[in-house]
Amino acid sequence: MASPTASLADVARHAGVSLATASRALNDAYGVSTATRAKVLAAATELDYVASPDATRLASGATRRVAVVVPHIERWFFGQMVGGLERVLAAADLDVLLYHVGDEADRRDFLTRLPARRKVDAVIVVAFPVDEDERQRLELIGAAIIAAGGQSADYPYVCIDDYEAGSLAMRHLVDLGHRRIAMIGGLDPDQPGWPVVSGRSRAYDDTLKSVGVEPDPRLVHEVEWGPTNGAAAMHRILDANPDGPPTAVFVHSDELAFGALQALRHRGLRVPDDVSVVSIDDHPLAELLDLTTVAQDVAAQGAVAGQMVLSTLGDRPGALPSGVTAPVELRVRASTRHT
Amino acid sequence: MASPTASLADVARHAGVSLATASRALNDAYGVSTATRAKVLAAATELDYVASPDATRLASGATRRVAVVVPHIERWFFGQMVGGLERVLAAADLDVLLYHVGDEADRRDFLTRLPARRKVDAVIVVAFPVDEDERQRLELIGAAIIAAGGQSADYPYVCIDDYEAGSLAMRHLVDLGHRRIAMIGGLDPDQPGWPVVSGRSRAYDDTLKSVGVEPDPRLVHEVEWGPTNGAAAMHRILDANPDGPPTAVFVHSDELAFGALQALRHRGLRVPDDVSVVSIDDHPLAELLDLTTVAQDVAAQGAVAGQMVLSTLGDRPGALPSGVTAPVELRVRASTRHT
DNA sequence: CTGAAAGCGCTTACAG
DNA sequence: CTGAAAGCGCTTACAG
Repeated sequence: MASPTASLADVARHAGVSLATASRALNDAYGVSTATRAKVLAAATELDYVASPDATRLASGATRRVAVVVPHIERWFFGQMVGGLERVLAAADLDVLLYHVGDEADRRDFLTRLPARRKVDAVIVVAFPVDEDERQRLELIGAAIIAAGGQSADYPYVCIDDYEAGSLAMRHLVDLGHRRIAMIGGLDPDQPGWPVVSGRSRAYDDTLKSVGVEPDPRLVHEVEWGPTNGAAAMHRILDANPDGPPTAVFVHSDELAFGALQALRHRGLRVPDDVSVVSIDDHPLAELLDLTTVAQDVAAQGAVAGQMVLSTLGDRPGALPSGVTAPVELRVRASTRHT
Repeated sequence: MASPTASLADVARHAGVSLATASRALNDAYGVSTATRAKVLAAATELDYVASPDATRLASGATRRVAVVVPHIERWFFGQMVGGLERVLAAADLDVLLYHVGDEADRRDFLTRLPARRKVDAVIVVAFPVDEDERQRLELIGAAIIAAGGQSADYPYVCIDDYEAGSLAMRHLVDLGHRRIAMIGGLDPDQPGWPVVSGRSRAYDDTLKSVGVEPDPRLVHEVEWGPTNGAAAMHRILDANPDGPPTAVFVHSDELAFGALQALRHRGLRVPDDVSVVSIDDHPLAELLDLTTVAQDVAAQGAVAGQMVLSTLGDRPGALPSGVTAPVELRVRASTRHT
């Protein structure tokens, strides 16, 4: 207990071997006799030896570090993703550096500055775009980049097909006979043009058109993601349609839908009797609120992204796929019914 | 763009100065002429230089790394905490290593093994206990330990007073005239005896006794934390009391309460007309569900824990408090009413 | 203000 | 199987 940090040299001395041998024994490399290895291990244990990761990395060149960059760790989607990611990365003995970046300027700054460069072997960006220029810089610098929960430029990704998810939701409503359908879209002011949104919105438009309905702008409202904003959007839509509410509403995410449900309740409208509600995610509370939704397994996507990192680092046999589309599935509950 | 990783030596050569001077200029230490500094900076920029963090740490001895250890990153409470933490740590230019540890064995393993030792300056444990023995080991090894969201052995902490939170909730019910009050308690099988639970439970007992009511075991049920388990607990309690439901229920957390609300609804009981519900947290959805709750600001607690880390690292003037008790506040909404 | 040199704690060819 | 030595890329007294 004397020395808080015994060094390899201490261990070697204690075991009566050279530095080189001690190092080999500890890393169980080939070419160390069983007896010697045992001696070294015993010395290490007794001295409470722990290798200095910095020295190891400096000497070996390996980094074994990956950056996980998220814009909103406090939101359900991101927590799930990070959880899934961390599990496989930690299992492979990689350190996970968590970076929380806010707005676009923050991200640019982050991607341009030091941290992402020589510090990590890979950076996983969770649900935000990296432009081609930045991607190239990172690549030049030796860091692989992987996108989880949304793709943008040309690098490996894992995410759901938003158009598919939106179509499942919309198709469900249309099949139930709905034609006057509103939409509450999610929107991130910090990432204009993020494809998640447009995929879901296109599905809305296309599905309506497929049944001969022209989308009505008064039935559509977009608000910032986050659990509390759906209510305001719902109110806005209701206010914009004094001639009567839509018979159904397609919401871009469950968290937004929770707010919409509240708004409807407060306006005296019953779900699903007066208006049906369907959204995307299958947040744990969706079940509690009997919300029909298109489910995605975000933690699983995180795990896949983690595997991709292992592939790029060569830790894992198997080619790196250029992209993985995660499955989605309609979960019908009590918030939707036929007209 | 040629060399993906220019070294300090490259920069020095390019600028026509020595290694030492280049280093000083880059770290804007004293004793470098403006002209020299400019030359070095220009060279660094041109070469796209980024210091090797490993080498810097090895040479300087500083680690600037802190481990954040959480048992359930995917839960609301933990996401909030990590978000708050990350923000202040990142601002101080500390790297945040995220470790997700599951059950007790996992944690023991983690705390005993390498990662926590020479790799980090501090470890922040989020809402789980570290025993005195482990704490001493970490201290010996030079890593400070700080508890966020619950204290246990003798190290700095930040958390709410669970007894106070529980008392606010219970007092509210009692003041509304309730006497037949049920309780749904949270429980983590991986951390038996966690004080959060007992503080809230003691408040339940004491408040009841203070109005002359003897706690009735048939009105109490404990379930694992997590959004979906509250419903089962509520059903259990209802089943155990065929003579009629309690007039109110105190739930240990909002997520649990969401389930309880669903169960009550499914049993045809109206909230608050038939039974009042109060819980703890002020989860964003609590507002949407009109749930009366005792609010705590978890992200703020995370920020405080981050400051504590800065204090221990000497980055911040001001003594390290031995503990901070975060405020709680009763938020009355529509899920409670007088009997 | 600037430089030469030692050292941080490991790993890894290169010899034996 | 084992050791001596160079090197990873920085920082920091110590001289000048």
